[in-house]
Amino acid sequence: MSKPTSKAKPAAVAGSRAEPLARPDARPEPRAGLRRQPRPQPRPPEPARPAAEDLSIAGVARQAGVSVATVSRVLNAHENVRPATRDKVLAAIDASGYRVNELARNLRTAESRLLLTMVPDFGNPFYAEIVRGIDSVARQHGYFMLLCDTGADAGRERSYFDLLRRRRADGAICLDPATIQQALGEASSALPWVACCEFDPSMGVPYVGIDNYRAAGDAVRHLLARGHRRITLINSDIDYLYARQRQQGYLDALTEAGITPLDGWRMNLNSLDYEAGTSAAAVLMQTTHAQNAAPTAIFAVSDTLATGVLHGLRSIGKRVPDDVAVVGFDDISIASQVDPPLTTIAQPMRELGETAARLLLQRLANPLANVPGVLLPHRLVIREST
Amino acid sequence: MSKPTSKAKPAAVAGSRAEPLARPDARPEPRAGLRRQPRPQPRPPEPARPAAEDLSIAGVARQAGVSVATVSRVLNAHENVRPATRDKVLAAIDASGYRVNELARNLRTAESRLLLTMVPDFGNPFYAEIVRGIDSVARQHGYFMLLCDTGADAGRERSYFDLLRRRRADGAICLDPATIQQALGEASSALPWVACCEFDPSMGVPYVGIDNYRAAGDAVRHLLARGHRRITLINSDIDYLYARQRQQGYLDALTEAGITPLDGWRMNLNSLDYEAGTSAAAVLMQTTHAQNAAPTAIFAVSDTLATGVLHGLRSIGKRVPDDVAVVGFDDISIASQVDPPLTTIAQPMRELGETAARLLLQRLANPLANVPGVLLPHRLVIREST
DNA sequence: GTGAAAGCGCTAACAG
DNA sequence: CTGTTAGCGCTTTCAC
Repeated sequence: MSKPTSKAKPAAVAGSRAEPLARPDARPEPRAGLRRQPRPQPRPPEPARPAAEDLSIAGVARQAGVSVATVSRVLNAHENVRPATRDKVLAAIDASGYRVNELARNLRTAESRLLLTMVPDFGNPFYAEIVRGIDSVARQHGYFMLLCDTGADAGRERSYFDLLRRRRADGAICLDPATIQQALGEASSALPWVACCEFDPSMGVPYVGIDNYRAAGDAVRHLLARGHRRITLINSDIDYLYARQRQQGYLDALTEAGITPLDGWRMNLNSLDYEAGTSAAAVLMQTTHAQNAAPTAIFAVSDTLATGVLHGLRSIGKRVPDDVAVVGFDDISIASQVDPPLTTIAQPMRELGETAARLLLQRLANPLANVPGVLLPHRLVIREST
Repeated sequence: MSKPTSKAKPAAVAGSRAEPLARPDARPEPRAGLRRQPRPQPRPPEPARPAAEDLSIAGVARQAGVSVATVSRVLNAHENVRPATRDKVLAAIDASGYRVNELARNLRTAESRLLLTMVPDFGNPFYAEIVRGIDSVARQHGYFMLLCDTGADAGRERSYFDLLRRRRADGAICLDPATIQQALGEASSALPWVACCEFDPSMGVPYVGIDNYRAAGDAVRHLLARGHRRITLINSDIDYLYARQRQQGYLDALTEAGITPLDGWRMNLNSLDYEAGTSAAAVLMQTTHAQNAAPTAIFAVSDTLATGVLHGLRSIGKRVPDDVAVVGFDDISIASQVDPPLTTIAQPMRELGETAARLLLQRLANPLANVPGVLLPHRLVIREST
């Protein structure tokens, strides 16, 4: 390998400045045996039957007794090929087990046919379902998905984003926090990408999401209707647009009901893990609520959190919904399985992903088209936790 | 677009025979504006300052007053470049915002630096965690991950697998059922791929997994030790190697304890979803167990199933562990959150993925090296469901 | 230490 | 309808 010092700069150039993510080792040894000698070989006396493996379009052409152009035409289903010729070519392909080298094809056509998907955490079932939606639409259109877990880290995100500039991906879908996207957006709003779930409408980037403000309001109003007055909010990191919007929806719904939301009713977590919910619940309930009594309802901005809350409540002996009501968000599949089944705001996860992919594809097809922002409907699902 | 009929055959050739997966539309319109005129242009009078965007190595070379070879050397951290020259090049790169075109690089070096990961269902948290392990190792080595959800479908699997032959991926990690792998293995044991979790030791393909037979035995013996005699098994589709191995482990453990396992104690499900577990539990408990009483313990081969079982039991008024004990498998994060927290067999998911990636990388580096099969340790985690 | 030039395998003018 | 040929942008001999 090369000396570490000598590669520091070039690595940065390649897009990973201050980021050991991409190609940390300058160029790991190329696979041997796949390389050919590049020198002035005046075409070696061709063997009667080529190696079958690692065959090129030229080999097929030779075997079929046609030109490479014709083989290419057959490969790409161009019309202007006489059936007889086509069959000859097809036969040669079948016989040789030839497969098109997409590396070459991609260079020639200047597209990778890869869609980059950046998620903050694909361990979270919420994202998993969205990713599925993306994948299905992408595949339907002949694209594959490059999935990257950014851990909601701006550095990693930036580094992955650079894959677009390096032409490794034709477009990107970003599910990372809006704050992170903004840093990116300024530098590269010209690049073909779309935002999913998290977005800044003013950024000029196509996006799809839901109306988080109204959704949170709906959740709170449901609790209000059930007679709750001391409603707490377990929120995620405020970096997320949805966190800010849901917080506002929560606050406004309370205020409109004539309730003055106390600061102590809100918590911000930097994780959506079950455990985070568990400990948050404990904290929330154990806090001596000064002159106020403990909350009678908890609104958590994610079902994973809410599931953790259920667990936490249980372990300190609180019954749901009798002692405390709980509302979640997302309606991931576990929501209906926990005890008690969770009342939650359902997001159309699959559609969110599908729409994001579609917007991106649209943008790729027509880079100049104006970019819609689309909001999909949410839905309050009432189960037994309230 | 071209006529559908004329592309049927070629599409098959490209690797998707009878499979509408890859490139369904023959060749969607290439992105306009990225192509250049290929004709006899005797080099157009070069502009003082190139378009900044869409710049090639030649442009950088010109701006820096060096040859493309030198730029390439700098890009790849080769030693033989005088510092002064290097700086000139770096400056030109910085100024132009140049990014290497990896499409070209990949063709030249004959590698895609992509690792294909095929999972039966990435909505399952178990796979999600493994995928994470793969991703992290891959990235550490300068590879990215192409994630494909096969839905445990042989056709899709085959079609994805063909990406290797088309050079879109350098290697693959397969988590699909062993039966599916076998169909594949015969045709392509020469291709660089490894098996994870599911494998056939006799196939000559590197693999990583756990000792499912012993693990299942451990689970059953734990139940036995708690005094249970009527222990049922909720298993997945028997296509899966692990399903067969765990079943055998279950049967043998019972037999060794002097118990004759009844056929009615076993169920095979074709889904690992929570709901599948829920309904299985109901069926299992409601079945009039002829001369026998209902089971006192349930061993489910996945935590998702077990979680569903808990839910199902609850809904028919059975208490866990008092009426029925439940053991799961995997130890995904939800396992400790449900009520009661699940006793389960922990699999080292992250390590499973990391090891798979490492084996693959190893195989890529040295295609001839002998291929180890590695079994990682499992662990019985006792919680409150037993 | 640097440059010239030959391709990697494919697609798409263009010419017949 | 088919063939010839010029690149896509890069890496890598080989020569200086």
